[in-house]
Amino acid sequence: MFRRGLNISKNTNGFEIESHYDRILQSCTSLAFLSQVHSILTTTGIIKHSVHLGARVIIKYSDFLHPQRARFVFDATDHESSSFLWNTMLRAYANSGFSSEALDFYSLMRKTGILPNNYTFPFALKSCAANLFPTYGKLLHSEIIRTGFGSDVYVEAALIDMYAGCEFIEDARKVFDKMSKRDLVCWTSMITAYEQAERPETALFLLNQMQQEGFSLDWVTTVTVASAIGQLGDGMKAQAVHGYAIRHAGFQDLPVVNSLLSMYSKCGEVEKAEIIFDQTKQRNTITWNSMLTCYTQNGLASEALDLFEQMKKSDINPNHVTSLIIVSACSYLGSQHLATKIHNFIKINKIETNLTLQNAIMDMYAKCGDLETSLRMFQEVPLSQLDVSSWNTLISGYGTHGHGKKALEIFNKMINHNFHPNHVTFTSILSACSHSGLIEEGKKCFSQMETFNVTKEPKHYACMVDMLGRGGLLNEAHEIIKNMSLQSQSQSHLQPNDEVWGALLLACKIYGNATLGKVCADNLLHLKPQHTGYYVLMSNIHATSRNWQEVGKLREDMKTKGLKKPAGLSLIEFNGNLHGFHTGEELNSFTKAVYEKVAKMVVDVKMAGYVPDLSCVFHDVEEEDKEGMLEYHGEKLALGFGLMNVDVGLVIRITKNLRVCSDCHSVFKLVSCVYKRKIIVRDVNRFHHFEEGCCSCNDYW
DNA sequence: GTAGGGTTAG
Repeated sequence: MFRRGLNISKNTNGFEIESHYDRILQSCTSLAFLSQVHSILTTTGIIKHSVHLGARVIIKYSDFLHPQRARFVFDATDHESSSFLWNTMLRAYANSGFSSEALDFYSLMRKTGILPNNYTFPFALKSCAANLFPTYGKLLHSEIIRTGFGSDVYVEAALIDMYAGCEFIEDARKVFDKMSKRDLVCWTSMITAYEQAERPETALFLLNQMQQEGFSLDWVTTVTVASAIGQLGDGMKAQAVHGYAIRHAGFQDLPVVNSLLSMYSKCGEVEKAEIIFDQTKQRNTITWNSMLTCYTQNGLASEALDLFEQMKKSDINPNHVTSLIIVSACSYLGSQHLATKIHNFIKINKIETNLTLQNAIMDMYAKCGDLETSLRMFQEVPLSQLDVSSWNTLISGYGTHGHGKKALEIFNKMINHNFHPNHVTFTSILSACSHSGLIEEGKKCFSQMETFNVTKEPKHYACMVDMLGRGGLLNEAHEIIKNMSLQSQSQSHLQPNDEVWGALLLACKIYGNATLGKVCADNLLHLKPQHTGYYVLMSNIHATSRNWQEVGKLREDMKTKGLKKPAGLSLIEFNGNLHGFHTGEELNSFTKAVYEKVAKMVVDVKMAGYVPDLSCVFHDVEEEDKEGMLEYHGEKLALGFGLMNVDVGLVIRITKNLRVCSDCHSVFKLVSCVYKRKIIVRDVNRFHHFEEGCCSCNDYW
């Protein structure tokens, strides 16, 4: 039983024995070895009388996240005399995430009559925050004042963290302001509190004050500050922090590097994030995940998937967070082949699939056009294990595929099963109603929001405006916005935003209402002067009524502001690969055949009654030229490619990054009839299933 | 002999 090295000679004294085992315990790196040492200490009876070794074993077990075993040690050790062992046990619970056990243990400690001290409170407070237990935290706070530990800097820092963790940021600030002496950790705690509360400006303001008082940032402060700057999305400040980190030693470690990478990612500085990533040779999971997130969040989903392939070849294993990122990248691309591949990867590698990931996978299948698999996954989860997000995913899946009635059915089922709908549920169900033209049902859902105590947000109003607008009820839609304005006098968050006006503008485009369109555009250009989509929509309205002068003015305006129409990109899957087609794709040996196919396709659909819809063309050019330009839309090229390559009998699937234009929409309908092909297009808002000359959206999109 | 602040995903 005794291993070499654990053996000690018979004539060593008690102190030597203790320090001998202490050294062994300190260097212990595996749970198995720890258990062995523990059992020796127990059988020899050494641990029972050595408070010091008992504490050491307790801490070690909690390092391995086994506070239950630590508790056995505590119970078997002589702990009546002092609070030391109690504090150690409390620490074990608090630091290994067993916060409710920690609080129970604290109560036991008080009942036993052990007096808490300056070491006790930080651990107890930490567990309150982890438990979101502000009542208990406040109780502790008064106990701290009563016992006279209210001005211990460690206790005060823990109070700040506790209040901040319970989202009582003003109480945290009160503690901070009352402190007579503040160290760097307290400053950092308070700055972190604001950062976590998504108040980056206040966080940076406090940082400035901290520096004025003579403190400089250490690596922990830097990580927090990087995160705050990421929230702000301020590229200039980002560079300043990066420079600071480069100038200071000890800032090259992964936590700082990862936080800088993520900061640049949130500022949209993909290239700078790439430089950091490439320079970092020793990457951990967070490094990889941050870079993957950077690509995904900045609209570079293909790059994210390429990087994921590299990650699989590296020595770092993808985890459930990686999976979540990749699943979202795939959802963005809309590739069914990839969806299956990624899901298989998750299954084969036995990646821990919590409900969040499960829901994301369901959502991915729905967004890749495979509603059946999404539904099957939903049905496989026992009812008791579903959450609101699971239901939301399903409702939104049916909604985007144009099955509004089915979405309503699921919505009602969810309520009958006593799930409480949230703001996402209502966004999903309202937009489902909108996509299917279910105006009355939509209005009913909108009024139900109060019943379920869900606050109406601008996005919900936007859904209503969209629904009414698409249904041709432009005035009623406009009334909704006016109503919002009235309400916003008392509820400032209800100020009509760009989403609301944008929805009405779109309706004006569909119904050719230039007068109301102008009202929308004026508001939009004021609210979002950099958003090109609104310029394009408004100029389309003017183009429809052949008001080329206004079209010209808008184009001039965009030019002065340096704005460009976003590039349309259509993706089509073939042989497991994605092919991208931009609008106005360059002519080369590969695209030549595609162009020819599209030209032939246009001739064929003209025979079936196609008349080009010239309002979709931005410029004032000769009618014939305009017709020529329409052929170059990315989705038409992708369709041409699909007709050439995808086997007859198989569905042609295309994903587009913008809304599909009305001209392409009519071409797709006719192609589905003339060529007898099923085509599924996912645009930025919804799915279009084209078959036998009709689209599942009933031209309602 | 015991303590405190941090990064990724949604």
